[in-house]
Formats: sequence, structure tokens, C-alpha cells
Amino acid sequence: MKGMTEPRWLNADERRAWLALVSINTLLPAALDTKLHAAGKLSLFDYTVLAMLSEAEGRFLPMSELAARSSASLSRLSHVVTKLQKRGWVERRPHPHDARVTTAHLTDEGMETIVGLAPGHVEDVRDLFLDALTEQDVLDLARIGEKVVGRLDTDHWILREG
Amino acid sequence: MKGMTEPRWLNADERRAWLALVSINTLLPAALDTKLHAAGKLSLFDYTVLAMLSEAEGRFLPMSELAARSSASLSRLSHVVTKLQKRGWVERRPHPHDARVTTAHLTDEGMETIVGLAPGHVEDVRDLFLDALTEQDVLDLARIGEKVVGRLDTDHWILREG
DNA sequence: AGCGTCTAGTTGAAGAATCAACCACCCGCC
DNA sequence: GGCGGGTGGTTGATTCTTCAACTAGACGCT
Repeated sequence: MKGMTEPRWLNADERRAWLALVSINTLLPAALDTKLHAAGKLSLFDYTVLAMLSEAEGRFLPMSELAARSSASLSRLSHVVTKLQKRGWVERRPHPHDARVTTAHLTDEGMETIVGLAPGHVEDVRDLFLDALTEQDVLDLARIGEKVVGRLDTDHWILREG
Repeated sequence: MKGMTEPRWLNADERRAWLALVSINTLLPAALDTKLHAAGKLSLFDYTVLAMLSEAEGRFLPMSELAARSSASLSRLSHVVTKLQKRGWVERRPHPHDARVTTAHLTDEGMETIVGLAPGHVEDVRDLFLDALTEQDVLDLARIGEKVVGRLDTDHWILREG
């Protein structure tokens, strides 16, 4: 049982930070979803999956690695890959040395799709988000953001050094 | 047609900031959803709706105002209020002077629910998020977060001065 | 009073996310 | 060599979200 002692309520600045984060959290994906849906009938998550594959060596990744890089559950990813597969953007193949693993491969058609979408998407990210910030803001946000990610998931892939 | 010119790709820090934000965006709500679901079978969004009502004068708000304060569409809110109503936490009442308006009222039972949940939730927010940050981080995040919110929605309620 | 337009909200169907149950396979160990 | 636990992945049911269509009342104009 937790909370027998008086909780430490949020002070004004903590509350501001928290509310802003929650608001960004609903507003930003919604806006990008709208843009991407208009540009190519896909969601931000669909886009992220394709983008992660396009940046991977050989344009394929095991499902679990792809799930990690898109911060999704295996279940969610599996459903989405099925959808992307039906559209011809992704293929599933068995792993040669471990029969448990499935690898998701980006098809040529999938590559064309994301290459066509990427410039517009990057522009949208700037419009909606980055252009509001100074260079210092970007630096601060990267620092703070990575701290938070580290707390939420110690082994998160964006924290791997390379 | 957009994008005839070469897009400005993200530099290293912009990419770090962007990836961190996207990751936080999926990880944080998921973690809080899990906690809240364990504590009381509700989602972060359900919680937010109840919290906004509990903080409102008279513990009621018009649907549109409640939608604004929880960053949701009227449609989403309407479905959720229906659900909360079935659990006895919220009531719908007509507005006395404008028959178009429905007001959502927090019931006593709803108030008890959120009062019971709030200390644990605040602790979770600290555990998962705020405790990773210094005071300066919190200040920076509040400043940057509000800038971003302002860009996404000029009239967002958290930016109203009061 | 009657018309058009805008605002507030609801609804049902369609698509997406989560959860729990499940299968198949790998690996270490007896 | 086979048993047990852990890993990688899929599936279907349930729940949530979104989208488009719709009702109804307010407000302004003539």
C-alpha cells in the first residue's frame, strides 16, 4: 500500500512542465498524423516503422529490434507490419539461423514511398515544432529529453552510443 | 506542391531532440496508463478528464471547454463521458441558458475516485519523470514546452494567464 | 417571421491499440 | 537425448479513437 504519507504535490514550475508535456503529447502526434494521412494515408507510427527500416543496414530488421526502435510492443508492431505488408511496403522473411525470429524487409516500393514522404515530413516537423525553438532550446531539450527517456527505459536504443 | 527545393534535414542535435520527444511520447503515457489501470481501471485520459472537472469551479464544465482542457476532440470526449457516466463518476446536464450546451458534472463518487487516485498518480509522475530532472531542467522544460504548445495551438488553455 | 450559417454535441461504423492466450523454437542442464 | 524455462512472434477479442454524418439550437439579416 502506497501513500500513507502526505504526497509531495507539484509546484508551479513542475506543473507547467508537466502540463506542457502532456499537451505536446496529444497535439504533436495528432498534427503529424493529419499531415501524413493527407500525404499518403499512413499514420506517424506507420511512417516511423518504414523510416527505421530504411535506415537499417540492408533495409531489414528482426521484429523485436524494429519494435524497440519504434517504441512499440511486439503485438502492435505485428499488426502494423501485416497492414504494411498488404500494401506491399514490407515483407516478412524467416531468419536463416534462428527459426524463432522474423525479419521485416522494406520493399523497393516501400522505399520509394518513404523517400517521397520524408522531405515533407521533415518540413512538417520543423513547422510544427523545431522552428519554435532557438539553438539553445534544442540543446536543452535534447539533454532533458534523453534524461527522461533514460529514466523510462534504461536500455532505450536512442541512448546507445555509436 | 511542396518540396521542389532540397529539404533542410535535421542536424544531430535536432535529431536527438526529436527522437527523444517521440520516445517520451510513447513511453510516458504507456507507463502512466499501466499504473492507472492497475490502480483503478482507468486510462490517463479518463484520469485527466476527471482531474479537469475536479479543478473546475463547481466541478462542472461545458463539453467544449472540457475538450479543450483535455486536448481532445469533442467526439472523443463525448464517448469517454458516456463511459464515465456509466461508472457513476460524471453526469450530463443541459445548460440553463443555451440549449446547445451540455455540461459535464463530477459526481461525489467521481470526486472520491480522483481524490483517492491523485496522490499515487502524482507520485508516479515524479517517479517516472520529474525526479530525473534538476530544478533548472524543470524550468527549461516548462519554457520550451510552452513555446512548442504555443506553436501547435496559439490559444491553448495552459497559456491563458490567470 | 423566415432563412442561412455557425456552434455544440452525439452517434455509428471503421480502423487502431491493448491484452491475454498461445505456438514454436532455442539453450542449458540433467 | 529430452525436459524446463526463456525468447520471439502471432492472433483474436475487447476497448479506444477517429471520421463523417447528423440533430438541434443560437444568432444575424431581411
